[in-house]
Amino acid sequence: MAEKVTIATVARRARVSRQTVSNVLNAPHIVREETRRRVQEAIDALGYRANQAARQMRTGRSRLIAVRIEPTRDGINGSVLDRFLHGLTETAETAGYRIMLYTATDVDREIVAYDDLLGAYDLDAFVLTGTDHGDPRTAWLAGRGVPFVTFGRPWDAPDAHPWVDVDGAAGTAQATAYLLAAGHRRIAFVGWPAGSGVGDDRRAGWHATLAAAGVDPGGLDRETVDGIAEGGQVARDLLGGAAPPTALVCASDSLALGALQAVRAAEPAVPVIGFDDTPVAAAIGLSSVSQPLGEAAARCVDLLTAVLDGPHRTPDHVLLQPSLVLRHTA
Amino acid sequence: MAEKVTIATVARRARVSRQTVSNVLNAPHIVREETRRRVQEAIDALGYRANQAARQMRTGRSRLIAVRIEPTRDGINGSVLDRFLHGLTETAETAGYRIMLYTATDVDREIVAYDDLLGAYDLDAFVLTGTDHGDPRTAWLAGRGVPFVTFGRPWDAPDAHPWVDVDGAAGTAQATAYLLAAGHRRIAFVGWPAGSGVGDDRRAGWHATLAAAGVDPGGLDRETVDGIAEGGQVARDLLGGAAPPTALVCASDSLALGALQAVRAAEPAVPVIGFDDTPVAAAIGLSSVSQPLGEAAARCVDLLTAVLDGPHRTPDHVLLQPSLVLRHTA
DNA sequence: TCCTGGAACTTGAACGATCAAATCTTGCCG
DNA sequence: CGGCAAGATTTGATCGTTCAAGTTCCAGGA
Repeated sequence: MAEKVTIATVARRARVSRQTVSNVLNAPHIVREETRRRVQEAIDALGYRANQAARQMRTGRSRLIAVRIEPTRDGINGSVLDRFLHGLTETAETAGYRIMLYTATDVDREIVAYDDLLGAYDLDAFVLTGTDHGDPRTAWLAGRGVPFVTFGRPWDAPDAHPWVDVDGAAGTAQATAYLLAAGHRRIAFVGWPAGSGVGDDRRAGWHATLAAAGVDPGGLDRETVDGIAEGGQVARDLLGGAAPPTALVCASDSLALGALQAVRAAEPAVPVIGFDDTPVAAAIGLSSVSQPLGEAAARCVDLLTAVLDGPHRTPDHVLLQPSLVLRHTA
Repeated sequence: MAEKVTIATVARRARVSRQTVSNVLNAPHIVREETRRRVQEAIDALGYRANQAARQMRTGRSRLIAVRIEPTRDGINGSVLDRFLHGLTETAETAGYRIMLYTATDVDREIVAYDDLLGAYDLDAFVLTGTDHGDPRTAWLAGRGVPFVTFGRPWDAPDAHPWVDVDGAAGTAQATAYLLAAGHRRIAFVGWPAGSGVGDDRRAGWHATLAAAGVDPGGLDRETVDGIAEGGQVARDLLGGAAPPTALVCASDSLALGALQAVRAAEPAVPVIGFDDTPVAAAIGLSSVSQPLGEAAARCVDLLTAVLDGPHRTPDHVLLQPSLVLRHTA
């Protein structure tokens, strides 16, 4: 078993003091070039790696970022988190941070979890996903001065804290515009009940695009909770109405999948476009609006490191554009 | 901002020494009951939480478990990791451990990552997923004496290290038995090329069940790399053959999905059963063999804590039974 | 009475890094 | 050639915990 190699081991070998080795690592510019090289050689030769625990004890910084991993709800939309997490881990690594996971079943327990994590591990920051109106978590974190970024806009106050989000309205707008260009005029929207930030945003893109084209969306806007069965129900209802739509834009792949089953028999074909570009969409050939999750994750890390490594900045934010992935269904 | 509350703060308040507080936390049995209660009250009142970094520096143990998060390959099978990760995080939390993520693009880089993680964070253990024949990672870890569990059997040496796995053969056996009971005799297997442990195992369950029922599997065993298109190709080939199968058992949901599209027009209907019970299967009503991922994750943590907290044990292992989830396609 | 032994608790040292302040070098100017 | 500031390096203290080696107290036996 190899001896434990500490900063003192390196110092002895390079014939300098501990502090100089520390400086080579943390403030290379104050070390003379020749010394720096000598120390670096010793570090490489010994395979030295700074012990995070010791560093953390002195600096109070852990280089750890916490992310909540949610139970796979629907199954379909769960995979979004999966890709986001991978992106986060990858970008964080290159920035010298690591991702730690935690779970929480509800918001209150999540705040308890923050307390635990901060107390025990001195976490540097949190990444929150899926924020909604009046989220108590952001208030708690902000109140404690804990750095965090949300993936998802703070729907109440745009500048409350750093965030990264994907422009959902632009996504549904793209989908709607595509259908308009294909000659459709009666384009329905199968969305979630009004009140959720994300859902309202996606609806707005559809609505605004129709309005801009001078098309009347009257009677083609539907609300239902997320789910395959629900999507099918709403689609059947629309198609059986007095003036049925000739195309459908949906707020999620779950809804789109249900809708797809409902329109299958329709003639001429009724195009359906989903949202999130989940594996299910890819598998069955459903056209869908794709979120740049890897990019979003990278931006989250960027914003955090800016706050952590740099001086205090004003809250910054990033709004990314989604892209329409066309497959068989549109 | 609240003052930092350390073990010394608690000690002062409870009028005992630091060490006694430490003992209350780590070895309660050597502390007098009345003292223990007094200290516990101080801990609760102050909201004290042991600083992991300091503890780790002294004990060399971090209470951190590392798991690799893979890039979402196929998209379909990726969601398996998602559910497994959630289970791991949850069980680990209750056992007082946390999950840390890392990425690696190939095996060599993964071993470099081990080195980094062990050097910098003193990781207590690793959970590896998807091991295969002659996996160099397990050899490296075992050689260093680093505790680890694999989710997936070591196909070469059954007792090389602790592992948890799901009995794939039992899964395909269940699927095959179900189809036999439904009256089918020509049941084909759409599997992966021979050589992979997991793939061979799943094939074996199908083969053994047919053999036990005195049914000849001749000409109904197919091999192809994983993928939707590949599954469709193989299914079309089978159905167009001289003595076409009346039912299909597949090694994955990806293959099953492709097969499903190929058999759609067939009359009478050809049942298709997939493997992994991914969200895609649930979404489109594909019958599939479901792995108890939460249970598997919990067992992984169990095995690790047994190694970490207890004395050295002989490598232990757990083989879990999957279950057949019947939907529309069978 | 004195000693022994064990239970209950306390004290100093150490883990490995960084901070802050002290010390040694060097170069430059008057 | 002295003085002095800036640059380079070293030294001692410290973060919060646990280990190892004390100390105190008290019961029980000879």
